[in-house]
Amino acid sequence: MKISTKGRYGLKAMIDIAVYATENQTSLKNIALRQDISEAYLEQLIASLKKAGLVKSTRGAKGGYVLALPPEEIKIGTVLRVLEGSLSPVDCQKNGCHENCDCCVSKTVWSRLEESLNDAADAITLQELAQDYIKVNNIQR
Amino acid sequence: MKISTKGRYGLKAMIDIAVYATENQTSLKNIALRQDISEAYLEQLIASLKKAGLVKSTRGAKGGYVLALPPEEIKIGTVLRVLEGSLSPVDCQKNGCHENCDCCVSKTVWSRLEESLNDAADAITLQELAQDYIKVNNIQR
DNA sequence: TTAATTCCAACTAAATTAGTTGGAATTAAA
DNA sequence: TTTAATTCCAACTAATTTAGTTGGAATTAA
Repeated sequence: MKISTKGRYGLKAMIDIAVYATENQTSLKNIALRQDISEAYLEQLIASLKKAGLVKSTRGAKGGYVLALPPEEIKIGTVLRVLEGSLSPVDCQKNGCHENCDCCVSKTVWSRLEESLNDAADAITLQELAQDYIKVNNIQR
Repeated sequence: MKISTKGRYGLKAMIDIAVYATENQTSLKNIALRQDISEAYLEQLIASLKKAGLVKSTRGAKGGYVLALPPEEIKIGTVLRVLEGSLSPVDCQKNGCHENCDCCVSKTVWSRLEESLNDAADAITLQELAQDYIKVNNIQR
């Protein structure tokens, strides 16, 4: 029941973009350096975030990434669902799913857990985390 | 962010024991058969449940398992924490943990997620799931 | 034209999860 | 007192997923 590096690194990257790409876009390279993440790996994660419409890119020299929305409109739940696939604690889309499959009697458990995770994550915005980051790391703007 | 087979199978086994080990204990073999789980694998999971004091065993012929507590006193959160290690979405016990590690600025996210998971899972008892199981599977007693 | 960048697909390595094997110890019942 | 059914234990292997790498094409500012 762990968030993988996709979720962890991807969220860090979103915070980084929120903090550093205010005037200008910021490059993958710089995000990776500041956040201490493998550049090539992070590239994959940012690709998902882009596909999901959370960040925008410009290509070529001086290119980079910016948030596609104001940070107060980006819920952490949205970010994590994009990166992790979903926050559902089980996959049960079998069409032959009957009453004794893993998910069925315990379905009430999994759906309540998922709902509570979604609610908790959707109650936090990127704005809040970016502000914490600025404070904690004493960033001048 | 998935519950593994440990959590899924282990919870099924707990429900099975709650349902079938009322008068007599029920054997690993029968639990595994009814729940369609590898017997040898389930053995490992039940060992954790036993170690955690959730089930009791008797050895030898006609031996088997029973719940160590009444099912209304067993929270699903307890069962899942035993089987999955914890419901925390991250491991961050590094002692050199500083402000830019994966967990720190996002710490508020992970701790809120963990809390909401624990609360949701602790609000459900084994009793409830066992009753659902009996109903859904039309079990005569 | 060059250097810096995003974008893309396929590959490899590492770690975790899932499951197996073999056998010792215990106990009820024939 | 033997046998069969069972729990208990430790180590091994297989499968899957996660994490990360590689190589290069396309784009663009300077």
